[in-house]
Amino acid sequence: MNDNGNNKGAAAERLDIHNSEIPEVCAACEARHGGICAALDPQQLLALSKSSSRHRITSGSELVGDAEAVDHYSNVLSGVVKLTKTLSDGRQQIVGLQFAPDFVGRPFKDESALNAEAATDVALCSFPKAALERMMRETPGLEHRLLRQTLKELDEARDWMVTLGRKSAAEKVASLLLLIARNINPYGDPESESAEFDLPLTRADIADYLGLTIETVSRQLTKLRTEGVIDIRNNRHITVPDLGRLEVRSGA
Amino acid sequence: MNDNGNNKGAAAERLDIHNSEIPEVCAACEARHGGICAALDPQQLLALSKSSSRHRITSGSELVGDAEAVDHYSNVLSGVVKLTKTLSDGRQQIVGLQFAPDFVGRPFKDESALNAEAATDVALCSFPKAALERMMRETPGLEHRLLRQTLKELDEARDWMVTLGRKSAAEKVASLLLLIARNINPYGDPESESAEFDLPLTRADIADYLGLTIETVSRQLTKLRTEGVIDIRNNRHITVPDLGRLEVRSGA
DNA sequence: CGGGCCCCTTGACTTTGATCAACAGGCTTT
DNA sequence: AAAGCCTGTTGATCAAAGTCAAGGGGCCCG
Repeated sequence: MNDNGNNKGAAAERLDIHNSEIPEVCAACEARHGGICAALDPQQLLALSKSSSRHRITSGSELVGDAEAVDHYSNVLSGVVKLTKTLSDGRQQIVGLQFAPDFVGRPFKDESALNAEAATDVALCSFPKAALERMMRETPGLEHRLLRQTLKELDEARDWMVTLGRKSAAEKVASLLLLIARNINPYGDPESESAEFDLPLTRADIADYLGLTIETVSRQLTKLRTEGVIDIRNNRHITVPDLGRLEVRSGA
Repeated sequence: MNDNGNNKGAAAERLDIHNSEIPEVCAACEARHGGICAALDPQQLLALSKSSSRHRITSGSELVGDAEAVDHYSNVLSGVVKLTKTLSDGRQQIVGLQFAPDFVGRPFKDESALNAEAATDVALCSFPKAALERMMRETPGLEHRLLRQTLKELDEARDWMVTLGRKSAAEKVASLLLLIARNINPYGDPESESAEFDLPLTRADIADYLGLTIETVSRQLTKLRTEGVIDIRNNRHITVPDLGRLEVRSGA
């Protein structure tokens, strides 16, 4: 996360926070300064906001189907989106989780190579593929933003490859809890010793993200609970009194 | 690989193949039209080539160390570079293979989060980080190229996550052979039914890429050989008479 | 209220791949 | 040529995770 070269730009971009030309929908937007929108000037933001639409999607519904034509991109405003791939015989793997204010969509490709599905209830800000791509041609800064987000996702994917390829089931489960603790509350204190959150994933989702079965996930969660590393309430609500202890379990 | 929006640009870029202003070293370069160089005009190519240097690196030597300051980027001209990550207790995972004319380096970060090592003897064209980043600010097309390459790598990483998380040892080995068959000979006929190549990886490397042990890799290769799906000579030279049959074994 | 779903947990048993160990072939070094 | 090393193969055994099966608790809906 030591992503340099960003600081100079960030200061300049943030100046326009008081600029009255900013579209009303964007002014209050959580993703305004985090997603790709931060690269746009007020005028462009206005243009994009005109063709954008906000909507809420309920848990389990599909944003983009595999091998489906993609005609729009979205920013995640709240909730969690899971990106999945499925083998022909039905085996499934989650290949990424998108938290606010991440971007969902694969530029320069007409059809998706994966499935994007709401893991929780999700709020989105969507805009047509064509509008964004036109703006990308006009605004190098936008492509720059997208490159940074893509590089970040690539770093995350590669980190996860280590988890999938080389960690034990116990370490995988601990790694996932740590990942969620660090991402689910975007404005939480990253230095905090403890964490508390609702799991955005079912046991089946967790299994699909970790390359395990639901039974193994369940057993490992139970083990972490009985050993006092985490507390679980109502199957979904997790308390981590000591993130350091969880990190040790994650095998990092 | 249905990567649209590229065709129009590619035709224009290729016009300058007869342009005499192209630096001599670039004119004969294999990566000239495949790597990021394709986005540069002759003048920029000349500027970059002045600070670039070509060298050969022997198998096993390190290009970039983990947590090491990165001061240059490279294009792979020939050979295979493996990108690895290592857990604190020594467990290792290969998170990517770079074939010619891929790019090695992580823009916008001062230090590498992974280790880049020559899997075979490798020829590189390297240039200072600063030179490329300056050029990126001046040339949006360069950032565009880099975005495409990064998106491609992200797609590949996610495909591999499915292999690591959900495939059996037998399917993993078949998947790797298929991957190499498709990448090692960049100008080979992608539609060909058969393939023949030297494995660029040792059994230990293969194990690290697949999240297996060398014994399991060896057993699965033996099984593929006894079943006639592949032929192996001198441990390294592989013949695949029917790629379709191998693909079936890969679980795709 | 009762029935039927989900979602999750737990237990008993099986399978896959890891571990431990021995050895063969090719190379270099002496 | 012998010794040593590296890479890879093969066999025997073991452990981790998968599979199969049963059941509990919450929730919706008739």
